[in-house]
Amino acid sequence: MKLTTKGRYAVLALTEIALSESDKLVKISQISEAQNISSTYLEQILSNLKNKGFVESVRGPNGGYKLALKPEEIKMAEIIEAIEGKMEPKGCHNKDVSCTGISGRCLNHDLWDELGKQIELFLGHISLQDIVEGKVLGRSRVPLSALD
Amino acid sequence: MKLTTKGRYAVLALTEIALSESDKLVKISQISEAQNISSTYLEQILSNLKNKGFVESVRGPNGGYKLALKPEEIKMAEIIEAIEGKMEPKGCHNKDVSCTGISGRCLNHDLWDELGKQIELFLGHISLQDIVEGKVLGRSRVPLSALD
DNA sequence: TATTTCTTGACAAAATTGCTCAGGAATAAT
DNA sequence: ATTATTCCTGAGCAATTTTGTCAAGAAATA
Repeated sequence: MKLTTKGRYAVLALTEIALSESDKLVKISQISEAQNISSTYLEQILSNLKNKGFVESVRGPNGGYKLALKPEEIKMAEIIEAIEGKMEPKGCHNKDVSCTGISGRCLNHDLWDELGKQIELFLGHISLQDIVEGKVLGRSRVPLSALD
Repeated sequence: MKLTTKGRYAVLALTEIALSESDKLVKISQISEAQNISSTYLEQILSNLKNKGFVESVRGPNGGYKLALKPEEIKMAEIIEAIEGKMEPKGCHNKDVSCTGISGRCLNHDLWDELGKQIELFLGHISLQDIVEGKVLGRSRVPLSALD
């Protein structure tokens, strides 16, 4: 599993862009100053976000970035995955070899699979619009009970 | 946020111990061979698990480890937290300084807080007993909808 | 033409991970 | 007592990942 500054900066940058008036271009320097993040580092991240289709860019004076999609169409899971890669906690050690201890089969594999799924479900339901409107707190949920 | 091999090995080791007959001691070498994990690395992890009160140990020939608690009393969140520390995705960059971009206040903070809460809720409801019985798959859940 | 802004790729310091290794201490079997 | 077995502890280290910096360039505008 992975969640580094790069992923968080990506969300932060997109939030800044989403908050500006629509179709108004936001410069890297603005985001950099507003959030106190290295502008050269942001360049990499935004370039990546552009290639993945989240933003569009305009060069030259008064250039900058704007969203390529509507804020409600951009889900957190997509951003993180684009920047950090699939967010799946890795399973057991020797999944191909044997995965058999005393246990017979690897019971832990299920745990990390299901955790990965839970994370993706969560982030997949939070949109950039939700972030902008502050509708995030209190949305996490207790898992289903074990079936008997 | 952090979830490394150390945490996964800890769950793996506890699972092996839980699967052995109760009160029968499980040696590091057994776990090491069963799961193909470095035994010296496991020593560190089990020593840590012992200090945190999950297992008891007996030295000398025929020594080994056994659970100090009932499998249903050991939750995944506790194991991971004991080994890796609090599993909270870090918030925004300058939470103490300003945290204010165009946004006025840091809207992203809520996201990582809530994700951390979701992960803890999930892992806090899965017990070692659930793992042993294979009752993990299908328990993840879609988050609550945004309130209007 | 000069300035601004994005674009790209290489590089590097620092931190983290995932171990190994060396030695020691307790226990039990002989 | 001696020896073998097992847990215990801390130091250290190589590889990888993270978190950037830097340099050079391309496009757009004034």
